[in-house]
Amino acid sequence: MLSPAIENFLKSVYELSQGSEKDWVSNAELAGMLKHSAAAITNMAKKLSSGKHPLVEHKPYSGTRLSPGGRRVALEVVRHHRLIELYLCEALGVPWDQVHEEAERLEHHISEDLEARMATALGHPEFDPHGAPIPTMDGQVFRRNSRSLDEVEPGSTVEIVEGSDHDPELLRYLGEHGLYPNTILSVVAREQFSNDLVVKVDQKEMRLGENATRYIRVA
Amino acid sequence: MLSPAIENFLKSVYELSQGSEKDWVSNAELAGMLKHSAAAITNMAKKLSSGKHPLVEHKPYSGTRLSPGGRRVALEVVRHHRLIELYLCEALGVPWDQVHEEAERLEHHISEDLEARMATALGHPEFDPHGAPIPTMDGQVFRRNSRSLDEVEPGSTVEIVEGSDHDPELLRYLGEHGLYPNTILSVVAREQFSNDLVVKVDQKEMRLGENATRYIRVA
DNA sequence: GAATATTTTTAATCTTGATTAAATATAGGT
DNA sequence: ACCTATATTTAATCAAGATTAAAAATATTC
Repeated sequence: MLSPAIENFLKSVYELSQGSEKDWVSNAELAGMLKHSAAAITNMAKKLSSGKHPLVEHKPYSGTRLSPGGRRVALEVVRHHRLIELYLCEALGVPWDQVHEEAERLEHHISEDLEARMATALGHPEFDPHGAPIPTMDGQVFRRNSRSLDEVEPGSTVEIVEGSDHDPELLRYLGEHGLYPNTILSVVAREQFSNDLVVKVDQKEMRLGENATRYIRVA
Repeated sequence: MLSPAIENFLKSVYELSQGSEKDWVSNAELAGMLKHSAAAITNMAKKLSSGKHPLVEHKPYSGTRLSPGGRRVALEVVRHHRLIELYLCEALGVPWDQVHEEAERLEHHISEDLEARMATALGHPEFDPHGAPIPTMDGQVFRRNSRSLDEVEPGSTVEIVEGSDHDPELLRYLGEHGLYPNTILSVVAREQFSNDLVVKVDQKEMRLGENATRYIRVA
């Protein structure tokens, strides 16, 4: 069994490489995401890139990327995380701004059997409560193409695909305004100097700051 | 937050002191239950008995017992464990011989909020799938008085109160024979030399070895 | 392209929670 | 009461996963 420290490392490499469409991830990015020192990242990268079945490749001073085996592990952890998030929402009514933190711990401790039972109970869902795709057991990820809401030109009508799950504050705000995945939204105008967006959801107009629009992905 | 190592230590002190009706627990008993060396037990006992709010008392060469604070923590962990066991059985259909192992890991990682939601979903249950009482949030434990099935005299009719959850093998065996908590059972005879018991459950007679009867508690 | 700034790695160290082996205390039997 | 067996503690050590500070490599800027 791999330790939580290792699973988190691999998950971070995966998530950061997703964000930027490049598979090499810098030391600094990993240190930032994992909230560890840069030295800790180097240590872990060296450790995981050596041995019989390396989980990552590590080019010194250049970066880290997942090996096929490391990707498998990362997707398993992400699958756990997102299934747990959805399960907590659906089955136990945990507010969607709290499920991330809970899943962050539990993802390392559920068995494959329990994972399978949750997936069955939920009807083998494809997306978590924030709209992120749940990887399948054989490692497929159905990613919908989307762009950030802050780059949408006024006049367009779009559908919310996904909201970042890392900031509970933001999630509470989105929830209060009905900004869930699959919600239809039209961009009315962009404010002159602030980058704020005026949007219309379900007949109601509201103004969203850049801190919100940057973390909402739409299609 | 207390580490899993500490939580497990306190839980073991609690469980061993329950078993023997004495609150002092020996080093060897703890080493056996936690599957650690005796030295590891001494270290942990010393660590937890020092500091501002000690969780245990430790009398060198004599034993360890819980402080009121340590008892609170132990009961919290036991509550988590038993609620999780029941939740997995009831809500997700995990076989009762597998829930212990799963709960053993998850008990250290659920929030108080999630604990409360599980308790609500289950209707604030009093007993886990093996018949063990689930401590209340304020630390009360409803213990039913019971004795081991292997000390019951032939001719008696008794009710199963609890089965040990530590051996999946035994639990599977009990499940196959319908020997669940609350089941009524009559002891027909005791075999001459083996200590095996002939019992009748739901019209069917069966013979139970000492390895089973010793771990079944009845009233 | 040299000087400086930034990033990464190395080296030494820390903490937690374990181990084994040796020393010491307690308990039992005659 | 003494000798022995058993249990416990001490001491030294280990491994994992972190840290800080210094050294080294890479990037940036003029």
